[in-house]
Amino acid sequence: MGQTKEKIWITALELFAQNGYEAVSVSDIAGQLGITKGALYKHYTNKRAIFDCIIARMEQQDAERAGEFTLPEGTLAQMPEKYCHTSLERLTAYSKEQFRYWTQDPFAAPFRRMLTLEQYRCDEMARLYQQYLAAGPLGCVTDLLGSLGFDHPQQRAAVFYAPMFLLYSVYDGAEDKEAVAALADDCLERELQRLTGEQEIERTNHKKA
Amino acid sequence: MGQTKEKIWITALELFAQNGYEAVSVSDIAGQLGITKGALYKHYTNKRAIFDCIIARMEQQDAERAGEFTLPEGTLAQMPEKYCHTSLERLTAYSKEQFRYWTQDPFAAPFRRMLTLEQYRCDEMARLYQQYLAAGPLGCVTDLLGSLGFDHPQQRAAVFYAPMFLLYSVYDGAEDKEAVAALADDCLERELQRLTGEQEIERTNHKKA
DNA sequence: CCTAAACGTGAACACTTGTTTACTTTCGAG
DNA sequence: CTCGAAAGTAAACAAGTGTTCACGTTTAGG
Repeated sequence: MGQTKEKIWITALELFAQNGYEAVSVSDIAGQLGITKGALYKHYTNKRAIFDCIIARMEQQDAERAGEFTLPEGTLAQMPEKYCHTSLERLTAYSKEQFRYWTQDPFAAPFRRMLTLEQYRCDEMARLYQQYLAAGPLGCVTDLLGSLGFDHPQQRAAVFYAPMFLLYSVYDGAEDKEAVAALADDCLERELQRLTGEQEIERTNHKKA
Repeated sequence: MGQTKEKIWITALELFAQNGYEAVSVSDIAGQLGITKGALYKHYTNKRAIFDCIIARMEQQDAERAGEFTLPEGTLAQMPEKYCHTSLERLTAYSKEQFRYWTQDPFAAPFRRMLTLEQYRCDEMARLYQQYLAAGPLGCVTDLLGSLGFDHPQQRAAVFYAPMFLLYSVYDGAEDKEAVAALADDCLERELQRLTGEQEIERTNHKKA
């Protein structure tokens, strides 16, 4: 069965997410699964291979999720009047979903923690961390706000995305995790209203000129 | 001389901040300093003792810095009219300084990275990480905004503090680090103006009622 | 039923880990 | 100058590392 192979990287991920790759031994992983470490090498050639498998799994899942989000974009893009409005609402909804994803998804949550622990080890991990969690999402929001005509899109994007990023960490250490998730939603909602409000002002100013 | 003892934990911190405590060997630390690992044990009883020394050093420095900030508070607190205004300005200035501190200070910057890597290892590290970087600062800002009469102080605090927290990570991976620092300042400045503006509205609304 | 592949075991491998020990060097105070 | 403590060295230590290998066990299909 390929079931064991799957169980191996899942438990490995859990351990990597808590202690970091180097601090977890092959014996630890095997022990957690109730098998000997020799058996592990029937499924993976290396300890590194388990790690690589996890990374690959995320890259695959990320590609799938990206497809889901960008695909139904065709439904809007007409209606230039309300384009911005719905676009910001879509961003907000997507962001809420992303927060749930990175904090609660049984794969994404430990993956985020693992990446957090590995980000300074090598350039490749730094790149992935930035791409998935820091500069990447920030840049996406910046681009979107910029294309919607907002001034200072970087600042606005930072203010919009940063609460999510902060609350990932707060969530990890919080007792009442659901309260943190609710706070994240509230922050996103508040910022959505600010942005739509300011967009209205921009629009009316444009009409005057 | 106690100079060697100091150089040991400084280089150890640098290594811990990059690879994590467990992934750094005593030989690594000694090698980096050009001495044998045996010599290391003339200065520290343990590998752990080096780590503990670093933590203690930060706790001490943190106490000193906290004293600096809270001490000249006495100068304001009269002038109830402009109390809020100056208080928010002081928060902003202090926050800017904190950003420089956690990103550029030769001790605080690697310490932050080290804590980031150790946060999931044990409760103690989780506590320190939250206290110094996540829930701690967030709670402080929340309390301040709450005591100034703002509604939804948690959301406002998250929106105010989160950009700093996000930009710590962006800073770490950025090529143009000074641009990130400038962006952090801009975000803080923008949020300061929002808060003072909304406070004005609150005030006039109060006068009407 | 037999076979062959897949899965798992446990001992061995060379190497690294943190720590200790016996011995040498360095060096400042009396 | 001398002496003794402080600082550093090199080797040894048991324990743990990732990896391999020869050997059982399970299991599914011809």
